[in-house]
Amino acid sequence: MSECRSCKNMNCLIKQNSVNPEIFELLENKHTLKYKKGQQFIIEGTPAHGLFFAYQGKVKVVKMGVDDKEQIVRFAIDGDVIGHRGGFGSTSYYSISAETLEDSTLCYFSKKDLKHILLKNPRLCFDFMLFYADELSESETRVRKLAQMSVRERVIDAVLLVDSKFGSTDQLLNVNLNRKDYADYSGTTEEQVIRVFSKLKKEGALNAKGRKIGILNREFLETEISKHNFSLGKQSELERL
Amino acid sequence: MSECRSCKNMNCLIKQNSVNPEIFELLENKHTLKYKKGQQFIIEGTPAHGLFFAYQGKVKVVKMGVDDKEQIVRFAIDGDVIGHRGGFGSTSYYSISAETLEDSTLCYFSKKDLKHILLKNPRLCFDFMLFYADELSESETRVRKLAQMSVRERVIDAVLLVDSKFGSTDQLLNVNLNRKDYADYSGTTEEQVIRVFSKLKKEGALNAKGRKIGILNREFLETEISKHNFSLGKQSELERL
DNA sequence: TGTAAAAACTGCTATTTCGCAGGTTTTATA
DNA sequence: TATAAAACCTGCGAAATAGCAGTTTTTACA
Repeated sequence: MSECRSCKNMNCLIKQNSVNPEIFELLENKHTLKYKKGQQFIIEGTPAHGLFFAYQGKVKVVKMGVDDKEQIVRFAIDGDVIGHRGGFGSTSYYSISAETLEDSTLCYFSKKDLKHILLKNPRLCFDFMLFYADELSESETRVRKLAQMSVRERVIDAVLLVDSKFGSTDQLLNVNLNRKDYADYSGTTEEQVIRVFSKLKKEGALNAKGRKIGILNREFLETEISKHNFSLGKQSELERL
Repeated sequence: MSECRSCKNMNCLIKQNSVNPEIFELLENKHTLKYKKGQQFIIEGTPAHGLFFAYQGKVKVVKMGVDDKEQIVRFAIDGDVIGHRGGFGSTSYYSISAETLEDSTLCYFSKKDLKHILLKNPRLCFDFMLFYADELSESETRVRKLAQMSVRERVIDAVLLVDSKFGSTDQLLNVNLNRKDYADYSGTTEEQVIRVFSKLKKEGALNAKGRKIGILNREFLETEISKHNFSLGKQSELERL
């Protein structure tokens, strides 16, 4: 409850609004949970009673597919919301599964409590709305990219996303993902990811020894997919008018 | 302004809340606009000052792609919101373009007015949040489908979606879409759509003479893609426990 | 309703993506 | 650190998808 005050996750929607006395009631009913690496803490299709915020850790959010394929929908780090689709909306079942990528600590709020507070607190509710709107935007961009990019482009896009989400230290990505994870994010197979990685190694753009993966030439990778990222360029062009 | 009271679009977020006196102020500043078939009324990348509600008509919402490819993100009919991503969120540019599929009448609200009302009206704000949450869910399902379905499956999925969105009369879909539109929705090419349609005609599942497209055997089409729609089945299974 | 333009169609070939099989390397853990 | 399991890698053939070119049909609208 009180630890929200000392929390450093400034991107957390609750933290941002935690100075507001109206939500103290919500914070009282918060649960803090610790999970080991590789633990599945949300299972798709099960009844949803609440949602999670990552306090500290790394998480992958997936949707089940046919056979053993699964689709990684997003990654979550400190401050991110997880299971928000089950929190509200028309269904009361989780539409995704979530699994820790390393030992993680999560905050849990029941959707009953949360709904109660949101209806009393327009500012918090508005922030939640903006959050969903931004998530929607990202998801729609992914729809376009999956539909229009080649396998090579999608894999490169995935590597750059992982870098921007988790960051790199000493030219090594700060997260432990295997080739299947990259495939499940990119919408392709493990073998294809391996082939793209191999080629990128030969091209001097990537460093990949087992799970130790590092970006050697970011500019090259960005150029490879630049034709699909025109919207930013277009906007700044218009901005100048 | 007052016409909201006589409007029949019960799925419209504004209509649903229009009995609330607090939002009368918003309704006063509403603009009603008429567009001819094929008119582009939102252009991706331009500054966003507000959002639209379809009062009466049919609309396609697209994201620009490479070359002349574009991605149809969704369709909109009476009561649906359009341009909601530009309405709020972190960017103030429209992230999509929107074009009428037939003569249409739209309601327009400035985001300034809307934000003002939302921050005063938690119930309306909460409804907007739920709307975005549901849109996000659909978008994430599309991410999975684009990543995991074959071309044939995606085209069938598109036909079934168009049917559920626009409906059919006398076994003909109530909307005028060409093969390229189906391709832009399914993430494939015009030729592939034509080939899938040809095959489905031979299989007796589809009727397609030019733009007159009709579903002859819905069950067959649904079975063809059923393995990707397990979540509903899974859920009702769990519900029984 | 006639006519030009757009859309739909088909066969063929090229390209991309996939899946399997079998060997090698890395990783987890006792 | 030894060892088994998991993950990674590569080549090859198969399958799926895409692109082109030429023809036919449909549609828009003067």
